[in-house]
Amino acid sequence: MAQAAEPPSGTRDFLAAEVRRREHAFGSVRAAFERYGFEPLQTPAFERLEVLTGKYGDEGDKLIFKILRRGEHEASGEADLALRYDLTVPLARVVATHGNRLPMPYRRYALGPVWRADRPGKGRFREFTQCDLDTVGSNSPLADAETLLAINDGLIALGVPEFRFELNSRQALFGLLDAYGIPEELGVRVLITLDKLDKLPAGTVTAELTSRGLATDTAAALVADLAADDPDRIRKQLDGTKRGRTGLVEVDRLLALTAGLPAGRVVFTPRMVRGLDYYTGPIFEVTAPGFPGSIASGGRYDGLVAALGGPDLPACGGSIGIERILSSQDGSAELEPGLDVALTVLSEETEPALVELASRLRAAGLRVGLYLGASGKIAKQLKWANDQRARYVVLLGPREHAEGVVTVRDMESGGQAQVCLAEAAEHLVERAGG
RNA sequence: GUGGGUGUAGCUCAGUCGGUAGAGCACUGGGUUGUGGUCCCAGGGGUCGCGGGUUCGAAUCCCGUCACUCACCCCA
Repeated sequence: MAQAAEPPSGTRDFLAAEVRRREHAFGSVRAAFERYGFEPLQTPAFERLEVLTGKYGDEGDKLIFKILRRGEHEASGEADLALRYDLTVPLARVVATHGNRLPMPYRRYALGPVWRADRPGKGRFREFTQCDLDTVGSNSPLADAETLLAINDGLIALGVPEFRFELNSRQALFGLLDAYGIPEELGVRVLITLDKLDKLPAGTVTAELTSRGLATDTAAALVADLAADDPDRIRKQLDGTKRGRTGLVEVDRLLALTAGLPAGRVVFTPRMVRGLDYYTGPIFEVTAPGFPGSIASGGRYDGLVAALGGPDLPACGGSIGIERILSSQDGSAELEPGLDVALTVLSEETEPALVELASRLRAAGLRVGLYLGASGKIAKQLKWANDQRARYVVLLGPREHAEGVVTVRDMESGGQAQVCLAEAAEHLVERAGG
């Protein structure tokens, strides 16, 4: 097969059945978010490059899809624009530009595609849709709690049977570094390594930590405390530092505010780290058995709006990685809606009457298809109607035409009835409508 | 970006020791007059990813290249 005919790697074409499934899923999430009073926002697919760079960490910056300068500067190979990497930074930019015209706190959701210059893999695409919601202008832990709750509702609406919020705080992570006397400059790499504890054996993680410059006994103690799966051990350590205590307060407030969720839905996970640089407070990631990586994530990012030149507003939010959910659920059971009525075209002289009938049926809300093929054979046209999963077929050939009637065939039972052409629409609406 | 695997019909894949390609599904036509699904019969469709090399001869062996894919990395 010709490779040139494939869509670019990491992107996909969606045919009818899949579009319907996706739209339905998007609608479920949108409805859940609307119930919390979030308002919709749409922003451009691309932003100025400088708006995006420096917000996602070193690794993240490499994954930004850049757009080369055009016109006389094109040959320079420089980029000045870039496709949006997520929906959060564009939101922060919107607040920076329209800040005083927005209601405060500003709570908005956005569903739309984002792009990453990533190497595609299972559950990883270069173009994918995110379902994002954020609150700008509120310091209240209630804002963080509502983010979690709305995402919780969204995931339920999507039919994810079992999932868990891993909750942590950036402040707690800093406190962890303080508690073990880990130098600030090693901090980020150490934290990223610690995040691997859920995948790699403790010994491997310890080795990686020492290779990053950590003293062997410090690394071993740190890993031992985290791998113990005993939050109290970590809590004691955090309690000994200022930032650690701040983090614990944040985590505990959120745990208390989400206590209405099923037990175990939200758990303090001290080793959980988020790669994005802009987070400052509570952070979370949602995992679910059977789904690759995380299926939702978010946190508080109080400095981001100011970093984009806007007012110094606190903010928090999260997003659902709906693609991972969609691609893990089998869509095979989905039934494509078929036609309510298929109209055969057996001779040219009946075409005006058929067009007229079709428009009356459509006006009544029915899905109506007109045979557009070249064959005048009935068998061929019935096969077409069958492929369209039509419920009823209207046959209007020379015989019917001469008598001013149409034959209505029920494709399930195979039964047929003749009705007067003038009453055909009413007859069909009555039988197929509803 | 690092390492492994795989590229044959629209789809899923066979193809032995090198001898110019097969199946199932799908598609098209037929099984008399104006009746679909099931069944039977027939048919169309392939630069064997691409380029080079070895050979009398390459889908098959070698080199390169591209694409896809798995595991890292990172992430939703």
